[in-house]
Amino acid sequence: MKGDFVIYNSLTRKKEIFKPLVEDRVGLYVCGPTVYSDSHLGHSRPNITFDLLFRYLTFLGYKVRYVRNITDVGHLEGEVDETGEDKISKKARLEQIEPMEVVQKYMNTFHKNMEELNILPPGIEPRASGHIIEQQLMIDSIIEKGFGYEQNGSVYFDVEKYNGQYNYGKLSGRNLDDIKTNTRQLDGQSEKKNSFDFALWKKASPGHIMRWPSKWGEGFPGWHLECSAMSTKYLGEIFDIHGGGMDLVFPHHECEIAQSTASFGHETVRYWMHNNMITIDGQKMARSLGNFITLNELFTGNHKLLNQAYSPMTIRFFILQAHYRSTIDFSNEALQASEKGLERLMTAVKALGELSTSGNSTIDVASLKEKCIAALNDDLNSAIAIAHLFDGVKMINSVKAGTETISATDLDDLTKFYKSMVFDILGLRDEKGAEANDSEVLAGAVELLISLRKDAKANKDWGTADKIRNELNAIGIELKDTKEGVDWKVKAPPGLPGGEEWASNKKDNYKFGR
RNA sequence: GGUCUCUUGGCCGAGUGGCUAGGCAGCGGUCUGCAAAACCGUGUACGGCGGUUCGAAUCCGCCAGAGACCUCCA
Repeated sequence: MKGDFVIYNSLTRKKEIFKPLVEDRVGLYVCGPTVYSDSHLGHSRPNITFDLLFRYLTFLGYKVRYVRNITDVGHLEGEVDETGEDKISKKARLEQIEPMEVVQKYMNTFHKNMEELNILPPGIEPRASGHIIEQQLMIDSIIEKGFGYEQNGSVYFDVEKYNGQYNYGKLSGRNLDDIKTNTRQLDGQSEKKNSFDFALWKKASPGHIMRWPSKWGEGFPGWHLECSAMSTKYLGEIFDIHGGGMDLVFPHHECEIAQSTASFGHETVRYWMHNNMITIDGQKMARSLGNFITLNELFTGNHKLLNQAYSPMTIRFFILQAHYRSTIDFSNEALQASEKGLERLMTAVKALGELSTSGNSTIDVASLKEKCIAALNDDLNSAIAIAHLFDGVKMINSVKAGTETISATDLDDLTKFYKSMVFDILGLRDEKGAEANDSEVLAGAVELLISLRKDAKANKDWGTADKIRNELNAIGIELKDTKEGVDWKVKAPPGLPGGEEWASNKKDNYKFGR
């Protein structure tokens, strides 16, 4: 029995038992990236969090329609004073390329990074620029209901009027009066009725490249609108779960609720889920703070804050070791701890295949399984689930050492469960399994040297034995003497993240191959 | 300034009233020609002050510190 799956709903601020709208099916929408620069450490959090959710829902037997958008137009900088430039247009101007080249470039990087982190692609990945019509129709509907107004070729959402009938601020816990007193009124000649009104459609200035025709003139859609339009299109007017980073709660998600409610007369989202931030030295990562690290930099170690490269799975494991609603503080020390811990877990998973069984078990496999599932059922508490997996690691090692025993049935059960938990649900993969780089020729040469070293050792010629080991190590091949024989691995093969660095005498690059 | 959140052992991080979370580091040990790895064992922490309670890291109050959102941000 898998039990009830409980998730924390940001809207009600309570944990609730998850019950899908349609039995056995789940509609999931997650805010994707605005593709105007390289994906960074921060992007890994929501994507890993909701990847875990997607994987776990699938494990529970749901058929999940997972929609994650790509924002490729409409996301402005400094929107409040209306001088903001579209992020993508700005980048296009700076790099002297087409906006859609910017989009393609960074979307490719994003996809590559997501694949590296073993994040499953969503079922549908709609782009804002491909849904201009849908967004325009939604604006029509909002205007028709009386909550939108046109001004000089732009269309704005009338927050005050909306709040008279519905509740603007219910998700973020604000009320309009507070917003009024705390929002600086613009000195300039705003075309908005109130400073807290937001754009549904923006008129394109003469130099603006990304523009589409509309009944209000040439322009482009507002940022908040795309999610409302696309989630509705693919998941319907009411759907199960909407996810995103906590920093999107206000204004982005608040505005989504307003737009959808204004348009349909009811809310569209049943459960709102928000992941917390990754911090660096206790502060949110931001370009302006100089603590900004891209995923590529992380994977190669090429950043002043990094002591070494961290593999994608180390990042993934690091994030999964904290609950998604807690902030998690980044540091080299913490990452190194995750790297070691992950290695220990993976070693135990491998050991499962080599355990010998006996008639009865002295370890409680069923209880371990229950605890792991119970942890995930409790608002996706991967930190607890992983703690239990480590308890299991101890059990596995004890069986291996002969101080505990396991029956054949239990071993089969445990093996299946670990594979399911570690690979399918937590989405970890064995990076050391990437042995493609160990070409047969290389392997043959190394094996030959190992056998020469074995002869030297047999003759107690430690000088020669150590020389072989040291010289191999110097070119990036590490030998380890174990009970079963000599183990060797390429520390970081060329062509993979980190591969270029190891040769330049960085000692702690992560270890690939074996 | 407004709204909200957080403060756990050397580091990261679970935990909402009583039962050693877990990982990493450290220390001790096993193994080993040495080394590395691996494995085993080991730590009774909860910002300060007061209160409620038989009992508080966990509830309440005050104080101190940190952070988030309010502006783009995952």
